[in-house]
Amino acid sequence: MLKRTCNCGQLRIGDAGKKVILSGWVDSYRDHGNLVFIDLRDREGITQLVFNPETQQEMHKLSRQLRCEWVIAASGTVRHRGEGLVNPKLATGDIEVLIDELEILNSAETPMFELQNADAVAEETRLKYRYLDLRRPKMQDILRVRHKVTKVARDFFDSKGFWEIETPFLGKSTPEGARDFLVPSRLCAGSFYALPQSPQLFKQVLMVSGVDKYFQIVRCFRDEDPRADRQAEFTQIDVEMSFVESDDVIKVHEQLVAKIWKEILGVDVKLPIRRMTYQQAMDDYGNDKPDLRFDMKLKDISDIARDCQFKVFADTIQKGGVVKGLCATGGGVKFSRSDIEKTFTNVVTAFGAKGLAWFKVIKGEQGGVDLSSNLVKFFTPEQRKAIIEKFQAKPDDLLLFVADKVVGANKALAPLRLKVGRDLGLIDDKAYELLWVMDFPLFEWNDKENRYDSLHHPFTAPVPEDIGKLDTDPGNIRSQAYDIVVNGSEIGGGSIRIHQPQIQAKVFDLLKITKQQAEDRFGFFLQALKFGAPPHGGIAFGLDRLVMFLTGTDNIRDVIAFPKTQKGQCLLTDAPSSVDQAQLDELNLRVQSHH
RNA sequence: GGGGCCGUAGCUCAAUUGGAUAGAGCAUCGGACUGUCGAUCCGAAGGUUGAGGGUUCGAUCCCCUUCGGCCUCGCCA
Repeated sequence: MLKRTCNCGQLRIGDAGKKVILSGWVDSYRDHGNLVFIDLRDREGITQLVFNPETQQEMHKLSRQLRCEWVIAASGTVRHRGEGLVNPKLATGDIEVLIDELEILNSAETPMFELQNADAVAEETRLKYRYLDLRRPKMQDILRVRHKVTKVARDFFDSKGFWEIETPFLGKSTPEGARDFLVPSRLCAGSFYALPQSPQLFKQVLMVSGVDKYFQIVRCFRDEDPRADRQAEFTQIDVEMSFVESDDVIKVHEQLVAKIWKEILGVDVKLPIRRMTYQQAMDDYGNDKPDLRFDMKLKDISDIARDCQFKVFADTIQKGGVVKGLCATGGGVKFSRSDIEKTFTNVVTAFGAKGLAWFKVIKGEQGGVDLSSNLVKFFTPEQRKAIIEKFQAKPDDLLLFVADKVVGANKALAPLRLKVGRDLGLIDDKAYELLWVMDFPLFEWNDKENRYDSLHHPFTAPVPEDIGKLDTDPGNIRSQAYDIVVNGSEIGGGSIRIHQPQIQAKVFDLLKITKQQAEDRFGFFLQALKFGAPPHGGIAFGLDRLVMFLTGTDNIRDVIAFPKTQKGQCLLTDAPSSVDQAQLDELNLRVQSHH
C-alpha cells in the first residue's frame, strides 16, 4: 500500500517540485477524456490530482474508473497550476499533484446523498448514513472543535491541580429530578441501577475524600423528551473544589471560558465577566438567562395601570398580578397589525398569557408624544404620559404588554422580547455576551405538592446571612448558586454545597423529604458529611451546548457524533431494540404489552 | 400526554378543482471531450406517491387508522 507522506490540506506553492503520496476519498472527479481531475479529500482538506495520458497512460486509464467516495492512495509531483488556473476556494488551490501511481484501496457504492449538498438533505437520511454525513468538512470541523474544547479543558484543569476521576455509570435511582434510565441487575434479581443524571453526590464525596480538586468530562442521562438543544444523553464538564466560596469557583471558570473562547474563536473575553442577580434578570428580562446582545428591558407599569379603566389590567393588578411590557423601538412602523395581533400574540399565548395589549407611540399635540390603539380610551392623558416616560418611548415605537401573575407575565414576555429583538434586527450574530447570574432563590414554592422545591438541587448552600430564614422565611432565602449564560442560553451552572449535616437535614425537611426517605436515598452521603466534609462547591458546563455556540449551530444533534432522534432512537444502529427471551429470563424481567 | 409542520425517483422539489402514461434539477449508467474545479455536451435508465383501509367511474390530492422525522408546550432536582 502506498503510505501517505502528507495530508490533503497542507501542500502550498512552496512545495512545488516535491514527490508526495496522498490518500483519501474521491470528493469529485472531472473526466475530460484525456485529462482527468480528482479532488481528493481527507479531514484536513482537498487537493487536486491530475492524471495525464501523456505522462502516465496506464494510471490515466485506471483513474477514469474512480467515482465519488472511492478510497485511493496516489503518488506524484507537486506543481504550480498554470496562470489563471488557481482555485481560490481551496487552501491548496495554488497547486496540484501530477500523479504517476494510483492505488485503489476501496471502491464505494453510490452515496445515498451528495455530500456537497448535504445541508439540504433530510436529517433522517443523514443520521441513517451518519458515516457519510460525518465525512463532510462542516461536520468534521465540529468534531474537531469538540475535541479541542475537551483538550483545552483537560490541559487547563491539569495546570490548576485538578484530577480527572471517573464515577460510576451504574448508580442508585433517586425519584427527584429528571426521570432515570434504569438498568436491571442480573445478580440482584428485581433490582435496578440508574444511569447518572449527573455525578453530583460522587463528586461531593470525593471532596470529603480529600481529593480537593476534581473534574470529569462525563456522560449524563436524563430520560426526558429531547429538544433542539437537549438530548437524553449529554456530556458535562463536571468540577468540584474544596475550601472555596462562590467567588473562587467563578474566577477559575471564567478563566477556562476565556481560554476556550480564545483558542477556538480567537476572541478575547474581557474578565471579569459581568454579574447580575437572579432578581435583576427576572425583573429586566423575564428569565434567568437573559440575552444581553440587545437591551430592551421589560418594565412593570402596574403602578400606572392600577387605576386605568381597562378592566383586564386593573383586575389583574387587583388580584395581585402585574402589567409588564416592553418597548420595540421603531416597531410602530416596522410591524403590521397582523404581526402584532397574530404573530406576537401567538408567542405570548403559547407561553400561557391570555393576550397581548399594544400601543403605538405617535406624535401628540403641541410637539408632544401620545399613544394610539384601541385601548387608548381607557387611559387618561396623564397615564399615557407616564407609560411613555417609563419606557422613554419615541414616536414610531411599539409598546407591548402582558397582564398576569408576575411569573406568568415573565414567562410570556421573555420569549416575546427575543422574537421582537430578532425581528428588529437588534441581535448581532457575531457577538458573545457572557454573564453570571447570581443569588438564585434556594427554593421555589410547589403549589401542587404543598411544599418547597429546590431551584438548583437539594445540596445547594444558602448564603450565610440567610441561614436564619430556614426557620422563618424559606421562600426568601438566596442560594450560593451561579449560572453562566451566553447569548441567552445557560452553558453552565453550579453552587457552593451544604457541608454541615444539620443544615442539610433542615433543607430536606423543607423539601418534605422525611428522615427515612433521606436515609434511603442519600444515607451514604449524609453519613459522609459527618466525617469531616470540607466546605466545597463546584460547577458543571454543558459541553454539547458549549460546542453549539462555538460552531454556530442551533441543533444539538450536529455536535454529537451519533445522536438520537426525538423518539430516542439511533437511526444508524436502530437502538433501542427488542431482546431475546433468554436475556429477559436472565434478568428476571417480563415485558408487558400496552392495552 | 397536548399543539404545529412534514413524508412523491438515490437526493432536493413540482404535479391546476379529484382526471389521461406522476415531471424537473442533481446523482447514477452509456457516449463525446486536453485545464477543469458544483466541468460541459448528447443519450438512457430510474416510482409500492411512508404503510393500511375508506369515499369515488377515477385519489399524490378528500376521510380514517398507523409508522417515521422535525419544532414546541408539559417535562428537564
